[in-house]
Order: sequence, then structure tokens, then C-alpha cells
Amino acid sequence: MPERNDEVVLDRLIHEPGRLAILTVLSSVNAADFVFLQRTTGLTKGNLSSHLTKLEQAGLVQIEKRFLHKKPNTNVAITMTGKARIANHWEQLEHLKNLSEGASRE
Amino acid sequence: MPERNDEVVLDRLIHEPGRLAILTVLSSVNAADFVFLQRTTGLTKGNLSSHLTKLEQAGLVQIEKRFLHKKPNTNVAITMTGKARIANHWEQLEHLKNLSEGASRE
DNA sequence: CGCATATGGTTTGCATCACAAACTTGTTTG
DNA sequence: CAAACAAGTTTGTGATGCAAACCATATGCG
Repeated sequence: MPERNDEVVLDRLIHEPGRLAILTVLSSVNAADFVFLQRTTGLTKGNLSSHLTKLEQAGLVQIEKRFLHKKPNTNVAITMTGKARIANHWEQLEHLKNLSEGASRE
Repeated sequence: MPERNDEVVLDRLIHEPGRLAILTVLSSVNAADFVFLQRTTGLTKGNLSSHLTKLEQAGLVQIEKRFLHKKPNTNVAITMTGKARIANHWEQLEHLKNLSEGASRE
């Protein structure tokens, strides 16, 4: 019994609150630096850091490190796939929510 | 450095996809049995079971077990708090999403 | 100079937890 | 009676999110 699953599929990588916040911010500004992201998402440095590397490995963001005014500056840009996936995720959530009106028994 | 956190707070207990699905369904139908929930959420019996006990312990649903036609029948009803928390969660998500339009630097 | 403090991160250790798989309990079927 | 089925529950474990510790560089200051 394969337990069908073609309805709503939430991507855990994106659904995780921290990453959801990061990607949502990035989906509007396209690129932002570490400090800005930390302020907007409310994440700690540590968590932001690890979430970012995870997102980078997944190819959802692109990270560039340089020095600006003698300080390290990490710039994070959302990729095409990143934009697509986060947009899709919001759609999935919308679908799920709509599942509450009209609880059909298929 | 307390790393401020008064913006959007996503409740992990509810945010978890499985539970989000369960609660969303229940928020519209108020009560449903195990089998129905399994069909609508697409979860396996095992996962559904553990998610349900977790939700029950948190007081978000109320579970009643009985026999119906000689078969075990688990009825799950959403509680007042459950309704409130899931509604609030959708609001939080809405807020987060809106954070993408108008990325204010406070 | 030498030490403290700040800034901008990264790494590590641990505790949680979601999932699949195995198990349970009772029922129906052959 | 032995399978097979139905409706759940329990268990084992790998993944992972979080906080705390750590690192590197810069600047303030006595």
C-alpha cells in the first residue's frame, strides 16, 4: 500500500522557519548581506550561518565573501531556482490552506 | 546580546508539515477519525499516530477511542486552543509573506 | 604598546524529533 | 485453525536545528 502522496508536498529544506524567512526576504530584495539578514530574520549569527550554507549547497542562494571597509562582508543572492522554489512553496501553502475550505473526500 | 525576536514567530509544533496538515483539516471539519485523517493528510499510520499524540499532549486536539462496528475507531477533535493556534499560525505565515513586499529596515 | 571590546562570522555538541519499520490487538475469511 | 486484514502504537535511528564556544580582524584607550 504505497500511501498516495500527490496532494500537497512541503519541501522541508524551504519550510524550515529560519530558511523560509531568509528566502522570503531574499525573494524581494534579491541580495542582502549577512548583517541585514540577521536583523530581518531575527536569527542568531550561528543559525543564520548554517542555514545559509545549507541553502547554498542546495543551490538556492549564491554567497560571495569579500572585505568592505576592512570588515568581512558576506553577500547573499537568491538564485533563479531559489526564486522558483520559494514561490512554489508559498503556492503549496496556499493549497494546503485551501484544503480547509472544501474538505473533500476525493 | 539577546538577539531580538518580536517579529514573526513560527510555532514549530504547528509548523511541522504533518501537523500543519492535520490541524488545517481539523480546523474546517472540527472532528474526524484516524482513517479519514490519514487519507486527507497522506501521512502513514505511524506518523499520524505520533503526531496526534503530540498534538493531544499540547492540548490542541482531543482524542477519543472507541469501537465502531467491532473495529477500533479513533476520533480526533480540534480544541478551542487548537483552533486559535492554527488560525494564528496562518496569520503569522501571512505576515512573513508580506514581509517580502515592503522589506522595511524598521 | 598591550589589553579589552566590538564586529562578522564559523564550528561544535547536544538534544530533539520526524520517519520508517516492526509490532500489537482484534476481526474476518477460507 | 491459520492467513490475511484493519486500525493503530511502539521502537530505532539518522538527520538537523539550536545555542554556545570559538576564530579573526579592527579599533579604543590608558
